[in-house]
Amino acid sequence: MPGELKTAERPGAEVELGPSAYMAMAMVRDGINTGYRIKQMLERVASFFWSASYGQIYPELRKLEAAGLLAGREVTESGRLRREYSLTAAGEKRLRTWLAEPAEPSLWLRNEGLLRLMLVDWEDRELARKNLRELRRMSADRLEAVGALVPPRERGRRIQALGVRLLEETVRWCDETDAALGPPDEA
Amino acid sequence: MPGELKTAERPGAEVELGPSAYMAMAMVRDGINTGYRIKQMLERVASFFWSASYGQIYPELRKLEAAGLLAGREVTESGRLRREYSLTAAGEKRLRTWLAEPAEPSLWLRNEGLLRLMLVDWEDRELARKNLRELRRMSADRLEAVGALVPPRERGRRIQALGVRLLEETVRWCDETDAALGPPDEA
DNA sequence: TAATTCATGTAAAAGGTTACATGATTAA
DNA sequence: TTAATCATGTAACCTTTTACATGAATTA
Repeated sequence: MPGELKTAERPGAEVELGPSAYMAMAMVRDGINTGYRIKQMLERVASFFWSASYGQIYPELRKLEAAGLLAGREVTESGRLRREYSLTAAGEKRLRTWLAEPAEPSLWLRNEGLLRLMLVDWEDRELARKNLRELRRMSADRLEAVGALVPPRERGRRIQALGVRLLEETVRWCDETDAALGPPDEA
Repeated sequence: MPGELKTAERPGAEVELGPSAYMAMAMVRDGINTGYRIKQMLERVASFFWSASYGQIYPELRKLEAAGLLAGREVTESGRLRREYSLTAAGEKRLRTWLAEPAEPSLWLRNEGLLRLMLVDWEDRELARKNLRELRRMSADRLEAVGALVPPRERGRRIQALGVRLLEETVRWCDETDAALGPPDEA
């Protein structure tokens, strides 16, 4: 149809939201109410299963505000300007619905370290080992970061525990695989 | 500079390649030499750490061919037309370099199931449980698929083992968390 | 005084998916 | 005959990143 309007253009109609939008709303609901703080929080507690850049977060918050799901206001504290958001009733409703609907959650993984490891010729032991150690290093770094957290609530501690386990398992696998690769070419 | 040419426009110059391009080249090197087969292979063996759609793979192969890194030819077998690729000397060189360079490998994770779980209010036990079970179901499905593989080479078996372990760990965590959530609200 | 942190944002580009279109072959 | 598998591709769209720009406050 030529005169058809997209959802976003139909005034008053619901805007379509992706997981990142709901993430932002839930963060705001929990008191993490600025773009900057949302980013910090993600980096700290969610790095092993979620991420977002400022370039995504800030426009997302603005969009949510324009849609009436978040309310933003400017706050100046000790000379510092920031934009604080709160969840509107409409936003809360929207968020609750999404959290309750049993839609198939997307799973989207890209681990370049593992990809490399799959692609290298393992006959070339030293090359395989090099890529393996890089993967180990990255996993160990992440493990350290995730393990250092002290989440205030049970929920956070549980999720942290999963991250720790998955990362530990990866590090262990790297070590075992390294050992299985045999001694260095010239020992 | 106004008259400056981008890398891709400078004739004979190297095209910039992302991990997906190297993935394709390595697959072709290993005899997985059509777009269709690359996709199948990824789905089967790499689903827990890598994925790509046809909409990405086919143009990527064409691009690589145009850059002289892959050579493609049309093959008709029992009436079926397909495009088979082989790795050129230039492609092999490029791939080897990438595999050997110690660039920080990217890590890109988005597990919506876990995100939901982080965002739901755990006070609402039933809602938390619902999301938890959905995550468990997805992980168990994937575990089954990955576990069913019988990779021909040691390399593949090793990587499979990692997938199995990570997925098993996730399923176990789901069960433990479910139990920790306590008995159903009305038992 | 210099570097880091707090804080927000934009524009352009990259990277990727979805939906669609096509058509032959093979298995049920 | 119908459904599934094999097989390739495009166009529109969307999400997300990167790089940049700005500036005040705080810490070293």
